[in-house]
Parts: sequence; C-alpha cells; structure tokens
Amino acid sequence: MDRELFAAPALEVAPLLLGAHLSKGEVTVRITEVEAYLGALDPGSHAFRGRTRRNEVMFGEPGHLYTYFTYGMHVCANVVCSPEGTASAVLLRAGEVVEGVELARSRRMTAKRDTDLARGPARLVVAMGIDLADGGADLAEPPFRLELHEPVAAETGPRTGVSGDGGGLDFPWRFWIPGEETVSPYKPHVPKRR
DNA sequence: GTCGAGATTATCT
DNA sequence: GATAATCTCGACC
Repeated sequence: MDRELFAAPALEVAPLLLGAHLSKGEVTVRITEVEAYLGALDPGSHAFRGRTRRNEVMFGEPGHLYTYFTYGMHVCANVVCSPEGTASAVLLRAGEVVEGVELARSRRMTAKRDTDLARGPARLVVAMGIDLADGGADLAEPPFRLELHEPVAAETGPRTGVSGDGGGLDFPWRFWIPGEETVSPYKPHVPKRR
C-alpha cells in the first residue's frame, strides 16, 4: 500500500479503493462500493461538529482504519485519508469476499448467498472479523493488507442512509462498480409511489 | 421482487 | 435523555 495515496482528499481516494483488495487475516474482500466523508465540510460526517473521542482517528494519519458503533448493534469501517489534522475518510460500503469465504460464511450464518456476505457496511465488517478494537489500526500492517489495483469503471450517485436534513444527500459522494452483484440495494433514493 | 417498522447500545449533549 | 454513516424480518405484489 502506498501511504502517500491516502493523503489525498476523500473524493479522490474513493474511486481508487474500488476494485482494491482488503484483507484481515485469512479473509480478503474486493471492494465494490464506497462512500466519501469530508469531515468538517460534511454535515453527514461524525467529524462535522469537531473532534471527539470516537472520531479522533479520522483526524490522524491517512491509511488507518476508523471504526465506529452505530444503531446499537452494528460496526462500520472507514479508511482514513487526507493529511493528518484533517478529518476525512472513505466508508467501505460493500465488497465481494474473494478469499477465506468459508470463514466469512461462518461469521455470517444468515447470509444465504456468497454475494450477501459483505453486501452492506456492517456486513462487510462482520465478514472480515473487524470490530471496534481494530479502530486506529494501520492498514499496511498485519493482520491487515491493502492492495490497490488498476483503476476500474466507477459510477457515482447520492449517498444513502445519512440522517439529517439534506446532509449532503444531493452530492454524488457514493462510488460503486457498475453491474456488481454485491453493491448494496438499500434505499435507492426514489420518491414514494403508490 | 419491494416497502415499512422495530431492534438495541455506544457515544454525545 | 437523544441520537445514530444499519440490518433483519414480516407483509404485500
């Protein structure tokens, strides 16, 4: 992993992560969907209201892991980017398990198909065996490994699931690989029809 | 297949 | 005490 790469703004790092392989231990995931968070500039970010204990690692060195607890039962994982002192990160939304499938499956007993193993931020974290204690870990150090690949086709669109009135919802800060089975299907952001 | 509601707890005000 | 970068399940088409 080239640490320099992650000193760039989240909007530049996000497309680079698409198609990259992220590993923890025996499980490797090919990242298919991500979302950019721009810290202080981004009303939807945890860092919008300043530095707190939880988001402290977002202000730290690029290339580290930021984990947080949400909705009482789920953990999400981000890759910290932008230079130290700037709170910015890319949320890992979905991926395809390409190695250690058996282990990932044993962690996600409810997943019926292999494409469901890491389809969604909290699911990806579970499949990889990441937990809160991994927050702040260096993705260049074992048991983690991050391999960037050739740039792949990327599509962008509005973010999903971010609360707050219009908290950046109209910005295309979500990136995914078109046609991937593992891209999260949730909240397609269409008006209610009846 | 899509839609809507509820679960459950660390962290912040 | 309120909030939350989500998931699962049940109802319906």
